[in-house]
Amino acid sequence: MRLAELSERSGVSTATIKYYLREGLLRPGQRISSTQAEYDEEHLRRLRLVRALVHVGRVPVATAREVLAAVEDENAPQLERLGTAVGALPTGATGPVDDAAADAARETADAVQRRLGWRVVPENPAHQGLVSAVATLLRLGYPCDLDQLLPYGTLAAELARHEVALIEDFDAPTTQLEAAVALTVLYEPVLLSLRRLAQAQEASRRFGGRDAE
Amino acid sequence: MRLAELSERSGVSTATIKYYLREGLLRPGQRISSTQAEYDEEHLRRLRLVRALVHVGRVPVATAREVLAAVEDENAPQLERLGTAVGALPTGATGPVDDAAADAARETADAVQRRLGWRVVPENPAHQGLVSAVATLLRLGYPCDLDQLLPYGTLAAELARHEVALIEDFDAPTTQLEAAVALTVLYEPVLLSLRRLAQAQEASRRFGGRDAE
DNA sequence: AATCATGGATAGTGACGCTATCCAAGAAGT
DNA sequence: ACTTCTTGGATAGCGTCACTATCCATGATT
Repeated sequence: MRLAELSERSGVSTATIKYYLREGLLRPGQRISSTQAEYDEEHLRRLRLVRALVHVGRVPVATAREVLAAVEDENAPQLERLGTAVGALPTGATGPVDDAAADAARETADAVQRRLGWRVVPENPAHQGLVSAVATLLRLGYPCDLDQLLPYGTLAAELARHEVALIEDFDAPTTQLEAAVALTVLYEPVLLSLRRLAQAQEASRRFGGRDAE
Repeated sequence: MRLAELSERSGVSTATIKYYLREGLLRPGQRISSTQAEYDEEHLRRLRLVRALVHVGRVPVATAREVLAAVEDENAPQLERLGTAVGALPTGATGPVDDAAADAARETADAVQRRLGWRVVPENPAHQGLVSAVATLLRLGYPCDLDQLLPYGTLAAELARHEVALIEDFDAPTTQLEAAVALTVLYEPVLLSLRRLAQAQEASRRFGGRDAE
C-alpha cells in the first residue's frame, strides 16, 4: 500500500501522515524506488494507534513518540519497557511545589498506597500526578484525606487486576505493550464518562428532579 | 485587596488576572475610584478555582467561563444549573461519526446503562464521550463489550454515590454547585493516577519484576 | 511636587498540531 | 518516446490557545 492508500484507509490526510513520519511516530515505509515507498498493515495499525493516543488520549505528539519508542525497544526487558512507556504518558502533574498543601498531599498519597499494600515510588509520574491533584484539592479547601481516597484506591486496584489480566491474553511482547498503552489511555475516557453518567444519575435521584441531562 | 495583592496571594500574575477579567472568568472588582478596584476573598477563591479547572482539569478558558456562568446563574433551578455546568466540562468526545464501530459502541453504551438501571440520555456529553471512546477501542481491535464495561460502570456508580453524598455536606446552593464542579474535575486526575499506580503494582506483581517504576 | 501603581486597551509571543506549496525523480498511460 | 500523473521529501505558513508585554492617562502615595 502506498501513501495515498494508507491515508484513505485511515482517514488521515497524506500531509499529516508525512508529518507523523517526520516526527518519528511512524516508521518510514519500505522503499520501492527512490520516489516510492510501500506501507503495510502494521503501519496502518500504528497510525490508528497514534491517532487514538493523540486525539482521544490527548497525548502530545512528542510524548507519543517516546511512548512508542519504548514499546518497540527490543533491547530492554519487558517490564522496564512497560514502565517507560506508561510513565511517559501525561498525568496532569504540575511541577514540584513547596507548600503546606503539597506536604500534606504527599503524606496522604503515601498513606493510601501503604494502606493498600503498594510499594511507594516517589519518582513514578503517576505518584507525582496524585500528589499534585490532592494538593490542588486541599488548596481549594476540599476534603481529600485518607478516608476520601481509600475508596478510589480500592476501586483502582480492582480495575488494574482486570486490565492486567486482559493484557496477558495477547501473545507477542510488543503486542502486549501496545495493548497496555492503548488500554491505559483509552479506558480513561471510558471510566470518566461512566463516572459522569453515574453522577448525573445519582444527582437527579437525590435532588429530586427527573433529569440531570 | 487590590490587584497586586490578589496576584501575590494566588500566585497568578496581574497580567493573567486581567486576562481572566477580560474573558469574564472573574467578576470585576468593586470600583474604589476611577483607577482602582477592590477584590475580596471571594475573588481569590474563584481565581484559585479557575486555575485548578484550567491547569489541573485542562478545561479550556472559554469553557470554564460557561461552566462558572452556569454555577452562578441564580435564575435556574439547582439541578439544571448542575447539568449545564457539568455538561459543559470537556469529555474528550469527538464529533459524531457514522461507522460500524460507532454503531456497535452506541449499542454497548446503551446496554451498560440499561443494565445498571440508568436513564439513557443520548444528548448527554458524557454519553457521547463514552460512545466515542468505545468506538475508538473497537476500531483498534480491542475488546470493549458489555462484559468489559460493566465493572467500570459498577465502580463508577459507587464513586458517584460517594461523591454526591460529599456535595450534600455543603450549605449554599452555589457553594454546592462549585463543589460539584471542582470535585468532578479534580478527582479525575486522582482517580487516573491511582489507576496507573495500581496498574504498575499489578504489573510488577504478575510479570515478576520488583519494580515497574 | 515627584513618584508610583492601577486598570484598561492593544498587540505580540511561543507552543502545538497540522496544512499548503514546491520540487525533482520516477511510474503509468498512449 | 513522450506526456501526464503521483510520489516522497523539504520548507514555510496557518489557526488556536493561553498567556504576556507594552502603553497610557488617571489618580493614589510619599
